[in-house]
Amino acid sequence: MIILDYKDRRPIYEQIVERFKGLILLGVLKTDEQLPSVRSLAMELSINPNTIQRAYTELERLGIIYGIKGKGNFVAESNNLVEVRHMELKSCIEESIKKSKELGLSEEEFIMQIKAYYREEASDD
Amino acid sequence: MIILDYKDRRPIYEQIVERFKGLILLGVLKTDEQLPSVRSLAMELSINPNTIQRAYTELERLGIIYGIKGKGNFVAESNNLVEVRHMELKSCIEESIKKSKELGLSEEEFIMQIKAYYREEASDD
Amino acid sequence: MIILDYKDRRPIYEQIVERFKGLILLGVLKTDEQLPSVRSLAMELSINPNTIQRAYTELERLGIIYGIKGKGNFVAESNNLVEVRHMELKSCIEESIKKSKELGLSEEEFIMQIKAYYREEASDD
Amino acid sequence: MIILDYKDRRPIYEQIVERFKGLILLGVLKTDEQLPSVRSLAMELSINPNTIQRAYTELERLGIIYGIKGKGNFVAESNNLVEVRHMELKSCIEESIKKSKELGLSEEEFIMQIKAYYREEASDD
DNA sequence: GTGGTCTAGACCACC
DNA sequence: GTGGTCTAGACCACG
Repeated sequence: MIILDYKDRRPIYEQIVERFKGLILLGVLKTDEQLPSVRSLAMELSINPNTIQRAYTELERLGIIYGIKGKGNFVAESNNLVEVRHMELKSCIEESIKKSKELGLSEEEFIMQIKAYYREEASDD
Repeated sequence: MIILDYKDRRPIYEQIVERFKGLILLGVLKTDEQLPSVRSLAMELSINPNTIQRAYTELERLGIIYGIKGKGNFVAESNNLVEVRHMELKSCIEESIKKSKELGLSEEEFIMQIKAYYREEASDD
Repeated sequence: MIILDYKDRRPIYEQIVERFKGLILLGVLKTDEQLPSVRSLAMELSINPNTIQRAYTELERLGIIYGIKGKGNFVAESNNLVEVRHMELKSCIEESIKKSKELGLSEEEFIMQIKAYYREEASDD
Repeated sequence: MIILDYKDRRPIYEQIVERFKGLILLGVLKTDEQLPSVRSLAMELSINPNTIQRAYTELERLGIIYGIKGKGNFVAESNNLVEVRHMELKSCIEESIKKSKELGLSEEEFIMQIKAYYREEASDD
């Protein structure tokens, strides 16, 4: 369910947060569904429970999951997540636009390029 | 010429590297033009000369500038900066596409959104 | 494991980089093996941790090792070190040839000399 | 007569020293022949006279040239230079041998490679 | 005055 | 405990 990349420059806990965000958005994990316990997931990934705890704390801070003492962690109503993701998408697009402008690309050329990458990904599937 | 954002998560030296990349790409700094000296820029930004030094070392490693001991640092000629930037743009766009897919956006919807952000930026100018 | 030569004109961090290159090439340090921590090696050599850090950063940039925050630095797998080393050897030989020509040595005389140095080193073992 | 490479990492004065060593060894400059004056060479190369002076001082220290106050600098008996060059050649070869050993090359393979580079240079002429 | 290197010591993020 | 970044201040090589 979760795959870690130790050579990735991002910290482990962030990779986990990111992975859960994806799973919830894609509907693999649904509202009020229980997440793996901190200890079991730590065992499964052979990492320190503190790292899992930190990821869950972060997800809770974002309002994406909620924890009940003595029971576990559960997926929250997904409204927050969609909003968060939209903000991320926006800044991601804005950075792309900035870079394309530096390279002297017009809006049309930029969109052409995006369409090209779309087709490229489609052929990978 | 250089503006630092202390709230930014990225290290200062990386912000400086990024800023100079942009200035050179935009043609503000031209081939063989001299960059500010390590010390003077450090004074101007009120940061430690070592931090500037590190940024310059990184830019030299990338082949974007060259330094001459006792003289200063200068913009290198026809570097591979454009190519590097295109790769950066590609991965930036791919991340945007990935996020848009997670949000269930179709290609058309995604491109609509990009056009919207383009107009938004235009109105900021 | 590491020996520093303070009389050497090359900076300390470069000597360390060079030493690790050799150790990895010779198979003393194997893929995924952990390098000494920045602090411990700094203590052992009685130099500043920053100097070790710089050497490790350089090795990581070359793709020879990889670092994980909070865990340590490790030897990367099947890196391009051999190729890099071959290029270094080539330029080193070319410089030797150039110098031998300036001294008026023929190819045969040059090779004779190399064989002599080989025997000399053999007798040192 | 002298060509400077500002992008070369070696300091200017060292490039000049190296160039004169070569010219003398090749017989272009003969024993007791006068070198260009500090000021005229500095003018010709558009660099600081101090830099020329430093190069000449270094050459004098090596016993390769000698200076007479009020008259100029002259090429010394070339014995010293040949010896110096032989030492340089030796350390250059030794470094090559060290690197070839790290790469696991036998003496025969190493010499084969040198012959190959010799032929390569011959074809460049 | 220029860049290059190093030390000492600190703080942060991460595990 | 680990590595990553930054500051302050120093010394050297170069022009």
